[in-house]
Amino acid sequence: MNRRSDCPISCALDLIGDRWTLIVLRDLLFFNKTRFDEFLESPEHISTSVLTDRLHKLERAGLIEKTPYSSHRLRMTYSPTEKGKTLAPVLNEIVCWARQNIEDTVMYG
Amino acid sequence: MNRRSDCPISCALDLIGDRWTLIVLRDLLFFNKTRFDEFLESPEHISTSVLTDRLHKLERAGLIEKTPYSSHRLRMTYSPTEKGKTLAPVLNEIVCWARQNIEDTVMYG
DNA sequence: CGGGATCCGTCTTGATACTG
DNA sequence: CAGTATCAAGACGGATCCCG
Repeated sequence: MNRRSDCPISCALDLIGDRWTLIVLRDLLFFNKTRFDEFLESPEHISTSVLTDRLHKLERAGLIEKTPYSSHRLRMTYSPTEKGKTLAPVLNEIVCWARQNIEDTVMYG
Repeated sequence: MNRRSDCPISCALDLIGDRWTLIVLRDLLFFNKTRFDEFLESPEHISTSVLTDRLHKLERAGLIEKTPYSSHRLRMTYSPTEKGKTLAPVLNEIVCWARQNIEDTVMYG
């Protein structure tokens, strides 16, 4: 995805400006989810193809890293990098805003 | 667009989670742009159809309002409502994050 | 003529079925 | 369980059209 301009908002949106990326980061940062199927269980029902794509994108951007676990079968766990954790304040600000400006929102679960 | 869950992040993303909505709000809140053609001039080059769509969406959400100006011809100016202005902290947080985590970003212009 | 809506081809995103 | 392949649906960009 090519950068549209040098504006920080524009650059950030090139990376996180879609309907799913911040949902995945929410699950990583706030709910400590780590495995593929855990992300699939969230109430927004992300599809497998989108989840695969967003995990790759976040990995390439250096916001998350994946490490294999389990001895024989290939299983991955995903976790936020230090850089990924710096997005928490952005998420928090969005939560604050939504709570005050969108009716009937709760943190799910 | 139907709400995917009651999570505030998800709800917010249903409204502002795309590549253009926050660009328009940036122009409204930080650069005080008000007219259709002013938004078109931004370096990200939004197309007229997308701009029309986003302005309608933001108006329906109560984040901006349009008022006619000019005596005879029908011209509109767009301005953020009080509710729209409450998104400024979210934008600021994104700017902070991008400045520290994405290389070579400046506020354009 | 200038503001903005509509149409259409293309590219991107998403849902589902399926595989290692 | 963790993805990939396939195909459908939607978003985008640009041109054009329409109205005041």
